[in-house]
Amino acid sequence: MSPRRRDSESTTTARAERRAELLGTAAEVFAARGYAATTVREVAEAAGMLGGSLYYHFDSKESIADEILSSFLTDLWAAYDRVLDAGLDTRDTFQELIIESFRMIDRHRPAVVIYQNESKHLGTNPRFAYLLDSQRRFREMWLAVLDRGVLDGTFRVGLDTGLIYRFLRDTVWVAAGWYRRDGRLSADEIAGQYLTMILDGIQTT
Amino acid sequence: MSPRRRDSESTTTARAERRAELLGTAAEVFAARGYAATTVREVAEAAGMLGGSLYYHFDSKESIADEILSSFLTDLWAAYDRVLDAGLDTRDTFQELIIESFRMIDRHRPAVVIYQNESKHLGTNPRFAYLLDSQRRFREMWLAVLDRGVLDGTFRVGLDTGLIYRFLRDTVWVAAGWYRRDGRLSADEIAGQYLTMILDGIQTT
Amino acid sequence: MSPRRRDSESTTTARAERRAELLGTAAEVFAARGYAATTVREVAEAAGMLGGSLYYHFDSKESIADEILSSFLTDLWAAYDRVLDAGLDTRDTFQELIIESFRMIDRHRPAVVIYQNESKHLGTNPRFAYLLDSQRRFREMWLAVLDRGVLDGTFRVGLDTGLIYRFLRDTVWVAAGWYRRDGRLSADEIAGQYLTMILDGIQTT
Amino acid sequence: MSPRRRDSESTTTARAERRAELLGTAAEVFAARGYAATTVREVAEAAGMLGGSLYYHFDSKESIADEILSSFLTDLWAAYDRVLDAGLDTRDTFQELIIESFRMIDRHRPAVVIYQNESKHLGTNPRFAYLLDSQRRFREMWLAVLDRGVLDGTFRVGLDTGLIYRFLRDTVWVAAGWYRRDGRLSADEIAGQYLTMILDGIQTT
DNA sequence: TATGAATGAGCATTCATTCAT
DNA sequence: AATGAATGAATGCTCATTCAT
Repeated sequence: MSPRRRDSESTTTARAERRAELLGTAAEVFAARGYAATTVREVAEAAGMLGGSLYYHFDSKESIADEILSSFLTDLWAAYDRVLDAGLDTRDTFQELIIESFRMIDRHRPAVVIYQNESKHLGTNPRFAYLLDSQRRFREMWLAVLDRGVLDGTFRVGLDTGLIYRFLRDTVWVAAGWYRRDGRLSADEIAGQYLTMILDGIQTT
Repeated sequence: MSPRRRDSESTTTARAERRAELLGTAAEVFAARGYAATTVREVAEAAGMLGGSLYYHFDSKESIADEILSSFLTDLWAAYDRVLDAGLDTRDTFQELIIESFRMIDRHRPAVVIYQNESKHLGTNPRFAYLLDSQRRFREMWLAVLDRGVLDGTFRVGLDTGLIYRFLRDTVWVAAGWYRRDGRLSADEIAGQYLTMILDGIQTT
Repeated sequence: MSPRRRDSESTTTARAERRAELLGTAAEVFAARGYAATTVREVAEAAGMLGGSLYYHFDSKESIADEILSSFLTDLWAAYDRVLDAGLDTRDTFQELIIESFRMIDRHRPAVVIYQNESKHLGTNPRFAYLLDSQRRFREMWLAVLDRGVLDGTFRVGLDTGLIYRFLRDTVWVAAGWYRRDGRLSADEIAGQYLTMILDGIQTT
Repeated sequence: MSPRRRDSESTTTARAERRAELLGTAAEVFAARGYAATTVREVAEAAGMLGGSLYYHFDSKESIADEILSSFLTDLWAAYDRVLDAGLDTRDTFQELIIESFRMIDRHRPAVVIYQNESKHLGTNPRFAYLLDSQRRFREMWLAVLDRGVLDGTFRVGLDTGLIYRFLRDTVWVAAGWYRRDGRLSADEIAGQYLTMILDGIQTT
């Protein structure tokens, strides 16, 4: 009985590990080729199995994308919420949010690429409504920070925060397209350069 | 002058106009749904015809995308070259390139979206090799401007120009995703805000 | 009035001539590329017009093939009947039928090619039932000649006339595939060589 | 020997058998309806499956034809080469080549029909260039035999070997159009009748 | 007479998915 | 857990045909 239970335990763990492994592989492939352009066969092949075999682990291609994206977003908002709840001043909140964003790119690079490229398209599917919710929340968060910064004198008066928000949104995630873990700069260093550019400008003063 | 010639002319013109119209429609749909995810039937429907009818006007789905993208790039580089050949100083060159980029978004919005989203994928097709050439040229152009600016004191010393270039590239084009001709701000006004942000930063000094 | 009538007359004639011209062109193209593989556009283009324009002259692609084939068969059977009704002995009947066949190839080469290649396929269509009728008549004619020849001592006893008939049928028409009017040998010369081969064999005696 | 290997073997064999079965069916259908006129759905239906399912086994319609034709030609030339390398005199060489040809029709009837009907059209496709190569070799082989026969006195002087070759080529293969394995005459018997006709003529001497 | 634009059915092919083994 | 064979809907594309001009 006890060996049985242990088997069962280790099997459950092994299964979870296999799933995670497959999700990682799938995310990599979806990010590289695009979700729609990637065939289930390609994902399976990258995982060393045949097309049909993936269906033992997942219900559908869609549910693979679902798991990739939702686990990324869960992680992302946990990190953002930690920053927002820390009671920092506007400038530090801004900086920490940017830094956490680049750390997310470091930890979930393929998921971020998929999120960036496919949100608009997938969002029309009820199953992925949470993508649009997340984008709405993201917008509210940044607008709140920017608006607060204008009010409290952290940011320039006359700033079009709606516009700045859009640039922030795009620039932050788009970095997932070229970021490499083994690249010249760490995620934190990139965040630093980015913050300098955004906060102080690239021009000499 | 003879009626014959005029007939022929007007026919040729009508045909060219129809083509341009169809290309505009196709660009709109490709931009909205993604090139791969868009079916020829959808493009045709948006143009008020049936799938097969498009093939009277174009050889293939690919050739539609080709025409959209290559005419955009021709226009783009003509504008960039005008700026580069004008003998402006670094700061003005930088500003004018940014301004022209936003004007391009105004004139070729759907084409820019397609360029932004599909270049990587389409570029593997020899027919679209010019997309990669354009990206290479784009990179060289911006790096040259940024490096010159660092040398001549226009831009901060210590700037990672490789990194800044990436942010520039992405932010400029990504605006095509939300820009509306009838929006609150004109292309030139957006360029102005963008330049302030990039050059002077969003922080009070 | 009289000029009017003459116009009308000459128009009618011109029309008939145009039809014949178009049929000739179509036959040429069908023979070269195969009926099914030839598009109406290709036929039209070979005639110097656009696809749709052919439909002013003909009801359908099928009716073009119909006219080509039926006019060939009419001509063919007129010639065969002349031979059969001439009261010749078996050997001369045989020879004349072969000679007429090669003359038909000379006069209707493309039609013969189409007949040879497409009969089986087209024959399933009720409109082209006459093709199968013709083949039946053809078979009866040759079997009658061969059987009579065996009986009257013209041809070898022990000949499997059913088999010989098949070889005759195939070899005669198949020559349309390579015959050229401006070739080294005339139709009559080819018929002569063919007759020697069939009647006397190629072996020295 | 191990169960594993045997499993693998039997799977491989089963697969090869299924392929062969499907190729046979496809050949039958292509021969009956013509390659171009046959739809993939028709082939699939004849094999008891749906159109798309064929693509699990083959890359394309073209590759099905390719496999059918190339395996026939491989077999054909192996047989011809055996005859040519046997050091026979002209007459026996001639006879054996004819006999082998009819045996080929017996073994590869549908493939021969396809070869006969589609070579010209398919040959323009680089993938099927070997069809034209085969025809060239075939021509050289027969001309060599015929010319040698005229020189060594086996065949009549004054024979137009170019012409005779053409008749030979066509008559031999065209028999595939009507040959039935369960017919009145065996392939060897048909070859015998054919040889009598060609060598000695059908006329009494 | 002929053109040019469009139709709509049909084709080869792809691919997510199913399921017996 | 994974395989291999098959499904069936959808896709890009072709082509005979129509019809207003």
